[in-house]
Amino acid sequence: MRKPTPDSVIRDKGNHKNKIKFRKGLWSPEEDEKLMNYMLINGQGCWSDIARNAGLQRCGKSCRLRWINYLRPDLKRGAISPQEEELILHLHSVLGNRWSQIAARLPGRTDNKIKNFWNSSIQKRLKNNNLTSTTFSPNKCSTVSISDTVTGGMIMPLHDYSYNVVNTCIDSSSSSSHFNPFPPVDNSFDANGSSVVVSLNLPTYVTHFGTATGNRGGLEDYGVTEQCLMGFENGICVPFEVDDINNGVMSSNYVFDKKKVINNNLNNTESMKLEDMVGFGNHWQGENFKVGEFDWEGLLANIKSLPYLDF
DNA sequence: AAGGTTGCCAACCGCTTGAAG
DNA sequence: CCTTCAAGCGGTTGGCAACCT
Repeated sequence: MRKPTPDSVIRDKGNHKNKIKFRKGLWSPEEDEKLMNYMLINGQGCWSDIARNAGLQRCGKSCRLRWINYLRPDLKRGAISPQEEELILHLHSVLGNRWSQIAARLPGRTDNKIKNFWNSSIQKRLKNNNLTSTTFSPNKCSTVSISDTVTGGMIMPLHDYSYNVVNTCIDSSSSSSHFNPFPPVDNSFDANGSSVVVSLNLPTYVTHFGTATGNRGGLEDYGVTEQCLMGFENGICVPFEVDDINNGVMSSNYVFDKKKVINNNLNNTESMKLEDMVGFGNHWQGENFKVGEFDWEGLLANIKSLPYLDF
């Protein structure tokens, strides 16, 4: 840890009218304590007021950053876990450099932390190995190809798993390790005359779905493998579009549990078994699914419902 | 042991957005 | 509308420690 900036480094903010001098540089333990105490007692408010009232010679912006990135009680210290790392990879492939949105799905982690982690650790490995990731662009397909040797054991091996729902659905014999999160809109596929598209293509989550029912003849028959990556024992939420047998379109967010699907829009108060929802067993050959269109805005809206995971 | 290099990460900077007046 | 200000965000910088030569 760096030493706090000496008082002598207090600099003029540049506001020559008011000549307000704000301290810059590293925070001292005393400053931390002041801000922490003030925040715990008074809670969040206007940051420039907080800076003033807490007796800090810092600008509000600096206080806000210090609180968010370091002092917040709910922050998780320590290294990024492999599970978190994989989730970051996933989310980055979908969201690109939207660090705050990625951070919002990793409880206790800040956008700064994730950004730093990405820029140092992951990008280095992406560079040095076969792990390639193209930053997502809404109108382009991004591609991530992953091999299990590239991460020095830090990232779970992925190529064993069918990482591309659409590709593998098109050709279930494919052993491709390519992950294409955003296939072309018309990249539908046909499974015995029916079509399936998972509107947000996060195959890891969907793979969980594959064996959720324990039914052979579930989604894995469309090329979705049965692996449950990342150890999401308690299910995970993914936007999912289903046109059920009664032609009632279900387009919502569901938590995929091992045994059931929970409608996340109902605050988990209402749940149904996967079979109930999509007609597994009786209608498993995809007849109840419909092709969804890629909608970036919708995706962003939907992805807000991704889970806040606590590893 | 000393100097150089590298990696990590806290903090800053500048830009955008949205609300308020 | 226009201006001002606070908040939020992503990119970048720079200090420190660890590692290497």
